[in-house]
Amino acid sequence: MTLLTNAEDIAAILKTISPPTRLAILLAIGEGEACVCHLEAVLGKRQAYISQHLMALRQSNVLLDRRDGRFVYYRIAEPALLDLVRGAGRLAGVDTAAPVVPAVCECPHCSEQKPGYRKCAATSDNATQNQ
Amino acid sequence: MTLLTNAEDIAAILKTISPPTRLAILLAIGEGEACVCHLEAVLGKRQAYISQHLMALRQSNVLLDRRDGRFVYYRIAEPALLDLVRGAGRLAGVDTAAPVVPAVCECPHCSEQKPGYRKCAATSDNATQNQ
DNA sequence: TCGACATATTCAATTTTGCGAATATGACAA
DNA sequence: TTGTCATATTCGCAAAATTGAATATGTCGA
Repeated sequence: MTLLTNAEDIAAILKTISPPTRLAILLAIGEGEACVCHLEAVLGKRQAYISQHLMALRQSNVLLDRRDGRFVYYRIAEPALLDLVRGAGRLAGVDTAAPVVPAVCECPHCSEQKPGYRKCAATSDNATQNQ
Repeated sequence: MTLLTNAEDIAAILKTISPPTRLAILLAIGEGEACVCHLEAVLGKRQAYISQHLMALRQSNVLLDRRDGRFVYYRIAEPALLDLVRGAGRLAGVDTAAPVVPAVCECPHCSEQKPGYRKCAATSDNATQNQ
């Protein structure tokens, strides 16, 4: 209705996606989809921490999730949201191209060609657990 | 460089413009310019409070200011920033058209046709001072 | 059913931020 | 130079957000 009311609605969206970790998640997912272990590997953050942000983004209808066996895949609900983030990226002067990180994680989605199940690289012992 | 570093740069911009009052300021200014007393009248907030946000937006190079006598006029530095806000507005399902509030304030910029100086309506006694 | 693995949730704490009150600065008229 | 008006700045606190640690849930193979 009023200008400030509108501003509050807009603020709600921006606030939801603003935390760096969430922006990184959105950029990592891009127009595709990603499981939690994949994001874990790409971002170098702990699983529980990433999951928290995913939950917040899901509850705000920014992300949609799809379960496949043990894995849960997330994708961006509205393409315009990605445009928004990339637009902000241009303003910030950063490269917002989808990160080229093929098969960091060994979930079936990342390495479909491999037969059988192999545990996700992100949680294997040799993976560096920073933060 | 890294995905998270980029995300932090983007977050800096979004964080700066996210507070509702600042979004309202940006929408109120639009592609034009506005003095503080005008924003005061449109937003219905106290002068000191608005000035704080203006200062933050100026220090982040979101806004540019221009002094004309006692009045200081603000304008959006980068048109893409306004596009960003309006894009977010579309996502939020709100109308982000420039608010139609002609001459709320009686600064010379708002009422150029009027001869002589008249104090800004926003701080006159009959103006409702909420917040 | 048991164990391993992927993911979700809860809890607490540090840090940030929104926002008000009070006050300062700067310009112009008389 | 004194007063008025427009705007800027500083200070402080209550509220909220980010994030870590610990733990729970759910799925699947053996």
